[in-house]
Amino acid sequence: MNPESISPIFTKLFPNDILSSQEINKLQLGGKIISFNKKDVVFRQGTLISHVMFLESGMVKLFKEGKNERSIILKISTPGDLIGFVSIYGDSVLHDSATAIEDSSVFFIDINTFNSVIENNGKYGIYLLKKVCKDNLNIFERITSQYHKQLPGKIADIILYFSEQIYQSDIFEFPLTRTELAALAGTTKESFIRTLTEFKNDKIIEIDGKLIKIKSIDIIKTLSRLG
Amino acid sequence: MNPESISPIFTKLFPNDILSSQEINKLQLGGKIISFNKKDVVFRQGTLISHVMFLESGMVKLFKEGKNERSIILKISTPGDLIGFVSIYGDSVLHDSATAIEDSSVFFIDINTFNSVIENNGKYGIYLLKKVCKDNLNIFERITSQYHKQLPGKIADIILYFSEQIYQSDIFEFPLTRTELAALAGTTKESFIRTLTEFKNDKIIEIDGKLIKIKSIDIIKTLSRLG
DNA sequence: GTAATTTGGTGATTTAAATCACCAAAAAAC
DNA sequence: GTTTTTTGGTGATTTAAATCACCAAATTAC
Repeated sequence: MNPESISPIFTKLFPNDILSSQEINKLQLGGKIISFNKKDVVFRQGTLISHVMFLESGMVKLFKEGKNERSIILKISTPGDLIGFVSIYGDSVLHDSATAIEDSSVFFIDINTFNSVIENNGKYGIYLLKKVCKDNLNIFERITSQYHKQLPGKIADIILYFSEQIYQSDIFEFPLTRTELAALAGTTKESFIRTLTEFKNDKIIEIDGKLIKIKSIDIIKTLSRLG
Repeated sequence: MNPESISPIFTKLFPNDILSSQEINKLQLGGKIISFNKKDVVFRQGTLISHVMFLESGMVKLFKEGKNERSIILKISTPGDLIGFVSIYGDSVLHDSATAIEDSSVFFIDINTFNSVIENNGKYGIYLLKKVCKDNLNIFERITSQYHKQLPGKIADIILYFSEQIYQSDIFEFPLTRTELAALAGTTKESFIRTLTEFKNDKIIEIDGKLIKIKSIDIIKTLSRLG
């Protein structure tokens, strides 16, 4: 990895208050950045994995695919996220798939190189433990809170997810198709579209293709809360 | 903690090929075992937490509770499990509740004591990272594979869960009430009971109260697979 | 530039499962 | 030992959302 190419996002993977510059160097030189175009597969569920992966730029969707069943989108990863991490440390087999929903670059680093740094720097182990736990809490929270909600609650959750977690704005563009949004909400394309249209008719949001403008965040939050 | 009281299960928390006997001693003396009776609350969602908790004996149900909504049982923890761990390292606020479903004993140890050992022994950090990731994969796998299944698939999953994961036997007693089983399966008490009765009528299982005898594991596996 | 495919969208119909309304048996509380 | 509460269970009804069947518009491929 060329030192000039190091983006500031890497401090999320290599915090300089925890790792020495030698350790950071070892990790950076030990890994490499791979570019993915929009729609490219980053990795596939069921594959063996030996590298820690870190999203440097772009956006990636993480999803579980069943044979015939509908797939479930677990989260939309943004720069600074470790992806597939739980699988690598869990049992070296990927338990979800990832595809780029924007042109993206992923930093790959061999798990042995990674582990050798943790072995000599326990604080970094704690740092990663915290990072993984935080990420897992978020995914759990989203999926379990969605589980028993009915459509308006599920769709309100999705709008809040993009507005608050991904874009920090009340105007944004869905980076996914309606079918994918349905997979994120835990429903079908048709139901997702219908509910979104109801929201529009009720003047809660404005829709123009993938562009969403939130008109009443209060109602959306209420719908999300009441489920 | 009295050395005589150390049960072999503790090697799962303090692996003696990774930790020195001094480190094990420090951890064991730093913590203490608390006993819980059946039905006792071990911890409650929303509470601040400063201790790592390890289930030494008994059985505990971990569940997410919503105000009015139905609760979701995440997993049945058995001896050797860390409980609430993701919450402690995630943001120090418990994201689920735990109650003993059998008389249980839990080892509590201050997170600072715990962290000080990890800091000096990175291998232990890796060990914990792996343990947490494995546990998380299991919970994810269970919940996501259940998500879109219909009743027969969900109930088949629950039977397999107890038979394979918890008891390793085709005859076992549900340690939960029907309402709790429904919360584990992601359905309602009535639907759970009805489907279980259908399984009995179809001679797939025998039921006697909480006692379950699997008559055709093949059909159950097929139902689980087809969803 | 045209053909093929994917996407967004709507209406009608079906279906699975939640809800409601009970009751008997068992367990817990007094 | 009686009362109260919880649990297991069943039938009837309702309801939400999936499925089915389309079509137009937009993309993508050739």
